[in-house]
Amino acid sequence: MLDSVTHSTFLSNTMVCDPLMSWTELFGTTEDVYPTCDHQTDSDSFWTSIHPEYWSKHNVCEWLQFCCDQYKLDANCISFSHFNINGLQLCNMTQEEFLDAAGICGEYLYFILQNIRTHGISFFTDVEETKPTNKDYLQSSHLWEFVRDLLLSPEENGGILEWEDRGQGIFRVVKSEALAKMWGQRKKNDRMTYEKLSRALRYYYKTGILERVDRRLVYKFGKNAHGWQENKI
DNA sequence: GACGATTTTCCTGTTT
DNA sequence: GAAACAGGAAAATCGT
Repeated sequence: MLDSVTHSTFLSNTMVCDPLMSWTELFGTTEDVYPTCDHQTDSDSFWTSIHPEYWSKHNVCEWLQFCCDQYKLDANCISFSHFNINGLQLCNMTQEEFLDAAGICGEYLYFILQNIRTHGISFFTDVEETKPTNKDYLQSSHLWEFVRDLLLSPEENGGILEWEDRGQGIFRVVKSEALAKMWGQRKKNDRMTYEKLSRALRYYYKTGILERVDRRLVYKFGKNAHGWQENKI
């Protein structure tokens, strides 16, 4: 049964739907047909109580809409026709397919989805208080904390960042523009570029948050950065 | 409103 | 030549 939900199923949806169709054009108003929950107030209990694989088509779309609302993402960048699929199909999407479908919001949404899938938590779930959490990832106000928290979620960060030497706090920016886009989404600034982001990172050399590493796209946490050490988080 | 910290924007020059 | 780095300068933003 699971085999029936395949890559081709996902692609077939893209062929029968206009990629630019809006949410309501494609799905109508969910309130009309489907019982709804108050995702704004009961978001966590709903989205984490049911594994994404068991979401209905409308759950998938409600989740997308909810994320757009919650994180102030631009829903116009999402091709909702590509998401006329159920949860199992959603989970079977490759990262590439997901990013194609979700546009510039893709990295961010993929990160959230992987969190729910693998940990059963969403960004709005309180988890262990002693280590940086996905909640912190959303709420940390500083760039270096944003970078740190992305690094602490290696399975979900979409390969944007990776450790070169975890013990030394050395990491590499793998997808520079994707990182900039993600930071831009976070700051609601669609003009963010890696050039600007890297300038902000270089200011951290002065304050000891980062230390210079003479290699391209490689940075190192400095003595004044905290929370990145494996045994101290 | 002033102030400081942080980030953004723009820039020129250098390095890889 | 392109991408990334380095860092000055000024402006913007935000919290206090």
